[in-house]
Amino acid sequence: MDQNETITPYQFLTEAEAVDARQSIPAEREVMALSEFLKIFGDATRVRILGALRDKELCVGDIAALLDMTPSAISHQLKMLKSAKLVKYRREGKTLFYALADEHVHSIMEIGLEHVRE
Amino acid sequence: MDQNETITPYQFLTEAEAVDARQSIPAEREVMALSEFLKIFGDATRVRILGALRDKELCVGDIAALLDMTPSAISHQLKMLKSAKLVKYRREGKTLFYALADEHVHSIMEIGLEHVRE
DNA sequence: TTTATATTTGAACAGTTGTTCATCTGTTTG
DNA sequence: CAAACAGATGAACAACTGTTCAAATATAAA
Repeated sequence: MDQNETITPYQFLTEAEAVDARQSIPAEREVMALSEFLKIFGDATRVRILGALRDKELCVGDIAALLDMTPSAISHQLKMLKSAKLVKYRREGKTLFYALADEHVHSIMEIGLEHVRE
Repeated sequence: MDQNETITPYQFLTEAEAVDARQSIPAEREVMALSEFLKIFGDATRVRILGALRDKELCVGDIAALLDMTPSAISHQLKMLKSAKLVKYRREGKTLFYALADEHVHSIMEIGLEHVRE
């Protein structure tokens, strides 16, 4: 039998390297949460909404007018943005004002823009 | 006629504010490129692949073995990762070794993980 | 209370996505 | 050359996504 021959499911990785590679993959719970979170940025309408909210909180109707879409469509998207904690909101009478939730959103948009501009 | 009354499609925004808000939305070309780019991160399999490639280049077969998936499924995903420039590759004989393309990928994964861990 | 306004919600539908399976291309070895 | 292997590709199908439309809430004003 060959000196270094061991049966593994891998073509090039040793078992030790496979252990390392596996450890650099985030835990299953994190993989799911991360992909769900980043998925939110993967839609043109949501990117536009996030862009519009960059400097100023806005109500649903005004976002709809800015993007030339129906309040219903915007509301559906805000629901996703809200549940993924990309935006927060406050009520004033009949009106709900939405704003970016935190700096992570800004950072990801900025890095993403850098990438696509290169 | 009221002093400050002007007909606008907006509920709260003045025309000047609407101009500002519209300017903070990236240009249409960038919105599309950015959402297409970030969409790539929005899938658990692709997040796992990117995780596995964090420290070390890997061939298709070994990625498939690590994730317990078929080489075909991995190849389809690598095609997307490649065309969005998240990974690069080099050939060695029959084997193709894939690696992360640049630091943007790392950054977005890190910021995303920070976000979902909070 | 009735009416109007701002937003949300749920069902429905077309369009998109990820995996499988069979097949094909490219490379090395005999 | 043919056989074997690594990976890519295209069609197909179920599962998912975003928008529309109609209807429901919630708040404010009459």
